[in-house]
Amino acid sequence: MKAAPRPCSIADTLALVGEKYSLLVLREVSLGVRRFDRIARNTGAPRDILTTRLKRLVEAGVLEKVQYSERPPRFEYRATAAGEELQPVLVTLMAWGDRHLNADDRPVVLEHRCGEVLSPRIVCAHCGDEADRDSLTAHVRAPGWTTAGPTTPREA
Amino acid sequence: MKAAPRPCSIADTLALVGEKYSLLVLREVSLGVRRFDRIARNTGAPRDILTTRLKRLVEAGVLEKVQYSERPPRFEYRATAAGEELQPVLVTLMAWGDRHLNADDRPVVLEHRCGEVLSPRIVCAHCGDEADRDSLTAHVRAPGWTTAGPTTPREA
DNA sequence: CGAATGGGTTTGAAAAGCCAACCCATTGGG
DNA sequence: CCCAATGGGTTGGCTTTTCAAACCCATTCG
Repeated sequence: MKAAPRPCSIADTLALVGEKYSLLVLREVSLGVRRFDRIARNTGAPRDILTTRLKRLVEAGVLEKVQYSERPPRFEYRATAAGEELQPVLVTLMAWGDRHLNADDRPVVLEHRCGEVLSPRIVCAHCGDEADRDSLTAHVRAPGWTTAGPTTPREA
Repeated sequence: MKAAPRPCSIADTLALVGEKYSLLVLREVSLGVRRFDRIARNTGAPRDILTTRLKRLVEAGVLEKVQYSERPPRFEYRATAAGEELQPVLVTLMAWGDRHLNADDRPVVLEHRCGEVLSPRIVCAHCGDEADRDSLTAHVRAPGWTTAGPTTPREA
């Protein structure tokens, strides 16, 4: 046995979209930038890397490649429903950076329908109350994996 | 000029915590797993890589290294306030994976104080209404950068 | 005494990243 | 007609990272 790491949806998600540039590609697509050339420049990704990232994101089902011209054949990339559902990840990443890295000069601002600049807050969809550290308890379902404690988690 | 990529808090945040394993380290720390050995096994990170990641996360101010024993000197890693504020990122990543990758068997479940399993929802802190794609408008403050459109964004 | 724990560092090979150059088809301008 | 630009890539060759496994050191446990 090679001592598998903790089974976890965070790890699984990052295995799909956690490589360098992948989330920046998603950002561009969700800003309406859908073409190879422009995505390459806006993200800073080398073109060959971008090719492999796009391929992976399409395979993963978060983007789809759509032909918008025959003769010459040209394609653009669009977020699927699953891809759009990654927006909360982008929003929370941006909020953290705005607060801790660019507090005095936010490069991009999200305006909410209510007219205010968005301060995202995470709430429980059931009760509507805030879901922060203190209001959450993690339950690890996988056998042999606890949250902490001195017990040996897997191997012999 | 080498055509700088779009200035963006998402990119800036990922530059700090976007490398492989970094967010998994944060996950472990926020689950209460604070020691080198156990973090290494639970994340699957090679030990040398873990060393460099931890160093970077400490420099970035999201973790702090705390000595819990002299003779022999032993250390543990704790989340700073800034580090704890990354939890929304972990929560949204996990929610996406739970929904799209592990729908029938979530490895970890977060229970909210209200007693229900957490379905995180992002709302506007001002008005309290949901903040999804359709209720948000991006305003790019940096000059020369639009959200889309055919205009050339930076270079000559 | 010998093994285990804890926190790393070292080594050498494999993989990934990166840049610049190239390719092909079509459109647009002089 | 010819030349450059646009769009969407691929290729070559070098540099950087990653990785697994081994090693190191101090202390404690049996």
